[in-house]
Amino acid sequence: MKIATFNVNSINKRYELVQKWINSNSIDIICLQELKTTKEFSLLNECFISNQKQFNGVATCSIFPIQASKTLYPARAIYTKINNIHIINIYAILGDLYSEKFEKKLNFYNQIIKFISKFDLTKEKLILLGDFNIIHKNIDVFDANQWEGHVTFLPEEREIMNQLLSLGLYDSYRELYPNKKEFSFFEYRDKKFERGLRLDYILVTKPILSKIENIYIDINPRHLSTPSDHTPVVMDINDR
DNA sequence: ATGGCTAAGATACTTAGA
Repeated sequence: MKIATFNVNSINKRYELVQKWINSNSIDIICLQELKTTKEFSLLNECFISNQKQFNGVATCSIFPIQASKTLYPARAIYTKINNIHIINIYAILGDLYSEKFEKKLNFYNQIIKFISKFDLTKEKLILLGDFNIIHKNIDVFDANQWEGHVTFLPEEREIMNQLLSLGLYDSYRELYPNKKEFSFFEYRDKKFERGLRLDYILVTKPILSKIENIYIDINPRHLSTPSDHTPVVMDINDR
């Protein structure tokens, strides 16, 4: 079973690209961020969506029935239960440097942590994925020295990621590939793909981690015409 | 070192992204 996270930066602009990418990669569950519209759309068999006009917006779409669903934070965080797996899809607030928005970002994560803490993370199958707008470690940024002091890479943000992992979540990509320096985001202005960031993560509990067959960041969509500035992360798990 | 781009919404410029 393949589950993916993809910040599409407008589903209006990217609908065909996303649809084709889902088909060519045989994706079963896709978690989208930055829909940027309230316009209706459908992908796979069914979607659970929380959106708003112009900004933000998240959707989880699946070929399997969505057994339960809940909005945790409007247009930014949704919970779905699919194949008895708890899936939390987030588009974290970016925040400005130590501003009111930064406080909101910390508060956003506190709400997420509070929600996932209700689950027994040693036993439950749970996936927390999406655009975290956090760079965890030096290897997750093109140049740690150059990016120091920038929002996404502040000590408080890196500590949030530490906190999530201390709860019993694992960074699936990093668990499988401790030394790979690949990124899920490049600014549009960075035409040479020299200044990448890893902002999109798939965190999983141990019962999921042990079933991972493959995980990859697919850079290919980033090279298509009118791409998103993010590129998808895909996890293949053995669900037999 | 700077500026470089893209998208949405309301109108040709602003806000936001990170």
